[in-house]
Amino acid sequence: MSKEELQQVSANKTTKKVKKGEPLFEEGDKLKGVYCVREGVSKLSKLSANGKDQIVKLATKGEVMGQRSVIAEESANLSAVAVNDMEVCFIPKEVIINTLHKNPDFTFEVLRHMAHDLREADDVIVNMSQKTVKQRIAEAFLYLKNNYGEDDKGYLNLTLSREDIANVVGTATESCIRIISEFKKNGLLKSSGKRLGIADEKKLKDLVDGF
Amino acid sequence: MSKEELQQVSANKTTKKVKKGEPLFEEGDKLKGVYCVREGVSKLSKLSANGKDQIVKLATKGEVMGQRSVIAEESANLSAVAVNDMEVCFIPKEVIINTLHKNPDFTFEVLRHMAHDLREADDVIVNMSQKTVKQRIAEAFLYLKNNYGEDDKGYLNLTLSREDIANVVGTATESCIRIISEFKKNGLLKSSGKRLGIADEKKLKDLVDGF
DNA sequence: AGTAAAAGCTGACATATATCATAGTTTTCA
DNA sequence: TGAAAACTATGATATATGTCAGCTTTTACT
Repeated sequence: MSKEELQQVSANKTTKKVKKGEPLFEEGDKLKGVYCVREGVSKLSKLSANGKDQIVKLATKGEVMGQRSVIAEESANLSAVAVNDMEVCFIPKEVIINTLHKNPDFTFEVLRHMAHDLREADDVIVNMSQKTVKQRIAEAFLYLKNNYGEDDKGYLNLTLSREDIANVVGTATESCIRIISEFKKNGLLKSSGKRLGIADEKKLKDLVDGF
Repeated sequence: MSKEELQQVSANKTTKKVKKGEPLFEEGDKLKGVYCVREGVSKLSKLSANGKDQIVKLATKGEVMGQRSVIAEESANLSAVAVNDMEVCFIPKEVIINTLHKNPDFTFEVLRHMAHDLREADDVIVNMSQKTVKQRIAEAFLYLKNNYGEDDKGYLNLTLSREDIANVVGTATESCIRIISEFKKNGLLKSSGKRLGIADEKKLKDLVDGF
């Protein structure tokens, strides 16, 4: 983006704090702009007919939420809820649309980014339909480690409730709890208080790959 | 697109015939351009670790394949195989990239289109993880009717093999066959020779919605 | 036309996963 | 601080779906 554009965006953005558990927006809302995560993590989920939430994506620092709806001029397809205390900045849609029309390079970059998201979505579809729950849970933990890291003792920086993990992999909470217990028993995961960590990354990876 | 751009694209496109069952490109290929469907239908699928193909999308007349890979400069994430005899035209990637950089309106349109695809992909993720195989098969038939239509007797214009349907909904071929038989027995579907048709749309819809 | 290959079908059985019930544990907050 | 609420855990049981095996019908090919 050019200097002026950056200035225009900066001038129009407002910062907002969102507490753990609070929604940023809900499925069906007509969004007036996009949200950029400055601090914390948000879950993007959709309620299914059977009453369960399916978490489609986790958004962290630097990631943008709501751009899909703003660009396609559709109402929000997903709900965004804070997983922990967050700080987000809001950018009105007019500013986004305006910039998109004025700056082809910016548009192209957004396009590339979305092309990449689409690839990831396709991969998720394949995982959901072809992998077992056990494999998907193992994969979720590897994802958490790769994207949010672990502390010096090897415990994950981002702690999700069992229910959230279940909603990420699309299974019942009880099944999720059982499998995590089994992983701990078999030395794939370790725990300290409520924190979880990966104890044997290789075994987890092998499990994901079907061994 | 401007007149000159359209002319440039036309001048560079080549037409190709692809027979039923033949591939247009394979997962992992580095695509030299995009394919636009002029006639016939193609399935876009990905091979999973357990050796099964997951069909992620069906592309028909007017739809473009491979643009995601070309735009993100990644190798193809999916394989494209002709479901019936096809005619496609090929447009070299330089032409696409060139046009994207020169024509912001075109880029914006592509972006909107991709935003829409992404929404659909999110919906598929939710369906895959929250609906039963029976519901997904019912949904697949409604999809086929809505997108490809039916003849004057009420039989679907697009006939997919049981295996292909199984690969769309992510289930075993045998399970798919059993459920289709059951649907016929219960008057939800009807058949004539190898053609299938929807006999009771309302019941199918109710089933999808969980009744 | 005749044969091989692919597609469709069905039964028996194994197993992964959901559901329901109950209880212990931790967190929240008035 | 103490009670209520949320979260974690585990057993018993039901059910959906996958797997394997054999068989019939249809399609493709020379």
